[in-house]
Amino acid sequence: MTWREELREQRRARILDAAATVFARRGYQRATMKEIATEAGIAPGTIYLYFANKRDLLLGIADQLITRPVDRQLADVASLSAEDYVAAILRERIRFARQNQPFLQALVTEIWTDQELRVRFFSQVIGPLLGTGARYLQERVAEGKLRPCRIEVVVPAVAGSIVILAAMRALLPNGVLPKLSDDELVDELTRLYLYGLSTGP
Amino acid sequence: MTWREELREQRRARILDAAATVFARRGYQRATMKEIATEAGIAPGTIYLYFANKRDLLLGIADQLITRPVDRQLADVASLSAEDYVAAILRERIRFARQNQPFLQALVTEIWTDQELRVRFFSQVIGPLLGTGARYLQERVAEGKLRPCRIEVVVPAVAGSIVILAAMRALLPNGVLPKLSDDELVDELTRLYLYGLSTGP
Amino acid sequence: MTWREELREQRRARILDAAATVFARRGYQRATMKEIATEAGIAPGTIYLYFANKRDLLLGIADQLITRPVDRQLADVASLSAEDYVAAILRERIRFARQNQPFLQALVTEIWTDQELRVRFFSQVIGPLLGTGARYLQERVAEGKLRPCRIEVVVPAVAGSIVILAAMRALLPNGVLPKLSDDELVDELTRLYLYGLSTGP
Amino acid sequence: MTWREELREQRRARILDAAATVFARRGYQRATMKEIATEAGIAPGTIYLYFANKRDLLLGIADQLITRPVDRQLADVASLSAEDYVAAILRERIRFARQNQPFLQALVTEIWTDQELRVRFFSQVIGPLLGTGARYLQERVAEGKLRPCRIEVVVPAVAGSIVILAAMRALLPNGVLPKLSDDELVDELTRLYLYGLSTGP
DNA sequence: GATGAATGAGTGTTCATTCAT
DNA sequence: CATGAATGAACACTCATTCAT
Repeated sequence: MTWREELREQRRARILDAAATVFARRGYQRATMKEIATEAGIAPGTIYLYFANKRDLLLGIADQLITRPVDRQLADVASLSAEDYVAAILRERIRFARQNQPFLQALVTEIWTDQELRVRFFSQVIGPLLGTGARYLQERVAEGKLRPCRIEVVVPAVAGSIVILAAMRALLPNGVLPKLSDDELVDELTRLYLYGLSTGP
Repeated sequence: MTWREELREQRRARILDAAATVFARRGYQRATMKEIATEAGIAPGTIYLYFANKRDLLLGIADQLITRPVDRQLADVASLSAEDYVAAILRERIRFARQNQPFLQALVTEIWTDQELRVRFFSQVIGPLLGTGARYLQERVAEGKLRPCRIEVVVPAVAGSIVILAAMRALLPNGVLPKLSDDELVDELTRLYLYGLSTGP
Repeated sequence: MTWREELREQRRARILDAAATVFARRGYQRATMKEIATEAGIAPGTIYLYFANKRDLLLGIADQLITRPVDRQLADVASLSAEDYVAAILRERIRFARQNQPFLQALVTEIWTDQELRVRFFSQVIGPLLGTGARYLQERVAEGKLRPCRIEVVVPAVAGSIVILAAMRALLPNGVLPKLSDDELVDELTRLYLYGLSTGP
Repeated sequence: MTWREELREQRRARILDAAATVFARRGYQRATMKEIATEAGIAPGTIYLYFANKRDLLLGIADQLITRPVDRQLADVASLSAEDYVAAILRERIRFARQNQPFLQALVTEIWTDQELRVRFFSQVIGPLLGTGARYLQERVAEGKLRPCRIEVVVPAVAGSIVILAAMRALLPNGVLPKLSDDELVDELTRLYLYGLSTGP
């Protein structure tokens, strides 16, 4: 990449960060291009040198979230015990949610009303996430390490748990929720999803 | 309540229904007072005789969602087996989500950015829902019917599963998700949350 | 027409007049909706209750110019002498140009670049004007009162004379052009187009 | 002129040509400096090394149109017959319109609203054109070759014919107007303006 | 001299809200 | 009480112009 292209890419990323921050703060509709520009430290018109329009910013944020590195990382843990394995998945998901929090929150207000954004988000983020989950679950079941189950229910259920727990942490004022370390959270969920709530065998 | 007040209350409810429908369809920001008025079969100006402004409609929708009937219903099932009991909770939550779908979807876009709305929603809807869940879980654990666990993790996790599954059903185009009856869904979740995914005892 | 519709029609006409005035003064592109609103004595937003957008104002002005009454008026003069007849045509054209001067001038800046406006203008204004001219010329030639000629050249030529003379009067600062009454102008043009410039028979 | 100045003059002319082309295509207001720069094969900023601003380009185009060569050419035909003489004038005007079509069309949208441009255009283009026409007409009348007439009416009338015929050719889609060679056009106009439309002597 | 990225003032349009009828 | 025409503040986007490289 030439020096010129690199600078351009940096500027673009900077604008995208600013947009995610403002979208997360105000929601997509209430966010103004002026506020995004201020957040990025540039003039409003400059944004349009990098993005066609406001909505293109939103789609750019969605594109940023492509979940490639997940598969590679999880591949390393294929030989772990069931406990460690489920815990690894959960930990990875929590990390992803935390790292991309402003980007995810920037999208969430428009996901419900914007068809194209929803399709992109599902095909680029949710789909791959559920996909890897489903694939590994299937393999473990085939190996006999986990019991047979309806994957199309279990995988979204597990994912949903994390999403809601992450959302509650992000949205609720501090102190409402009891503080819990990530490890404790992961432990508890691992136990829940491996052994359930029934009283022993 | 006088005859006058009753009529007024009916009109108010009618407007609130219309607002929920339009908010669910377009999202709060894109919804126009004109469209809401048309949906309610009245003139735009009339809305302001019942609500102070657009946002007041949203808060009114949140107030509408108070989760009263839940407790009563669940009280009747206190003597059931663990399976039937968990299934009953899940079934009740699904019913609630389906019945109030436009109201819930109307709120969802603004929950993330509107502090007051969020507080109202959590204190009136989410809080009570989690509260009843927590209370019953606690009682069952005390009775020895379920194992001890971190309630503040388990209850949101279960609730989150349902929310995400409901959201996916509502948002994704038909055919993407395998069709599943409510009973099958409830069965699978009951099994998951009672016995987990591990292979046998 | 009901009282409501009449009021609406009046308002619409008032806005159209204001738009024509401002377009004539500034040209279509430089004219702002705010200035048009001020000229009409209303708020900017009100314009949009009567016209979809700025361009719709321009098309509305073009529609205003439909040249229906011309035929009827000229029909009365079918029995006149050649002199009186040509003079009548010329006088009618000058009257039309003068009466609709702001409307015509409002259109002229955009005619050159706006395909649809051009088509409307030609089919509704220029076409009919040239059409009646051509028809009467043809009849007079058939009657032997005027000599055979290429109508598609002569009619636009005559029309063009009037347009340019009207434009020069409208655009040039007073005093540059020698003052000339309409009658003198019509006399001179009649002589020109009936007998030409050659020195007698 | 030094080598430096010559190069600069060439560059200036190149920009002026590009500007005329783009102004003719889009109209002055819709034309962007970027498009003009692209048309000229340079960067937008470079234009400002040769012209103070966008409007200066327009004035530059008007200045380009000075009608010098006309007089010289017509001087050679002073001894022709009336027919040939009028035909020569007409032919020269048509040639001028055709040769400078983009330049003329570039000016036309702004002539109506820009006082200074209008003055320049009239003093440098229209004025001289009408002036030569008037002078020669006067001389011919003095010689007794043409009849006495109001020159301030006849000359603009003749000029207007050509302008309108040229504009109709330029603006209307092909096929609407019957095709006519320049010679046929000139013949017909010559006949019209020398002998008029009346039947016989 | 030439470049083209950055600027920011300016505009068409929307829509929540008001108020005369 | 109900209406809906009128309002005008707010905002996305454009583009002439500047200036650091």
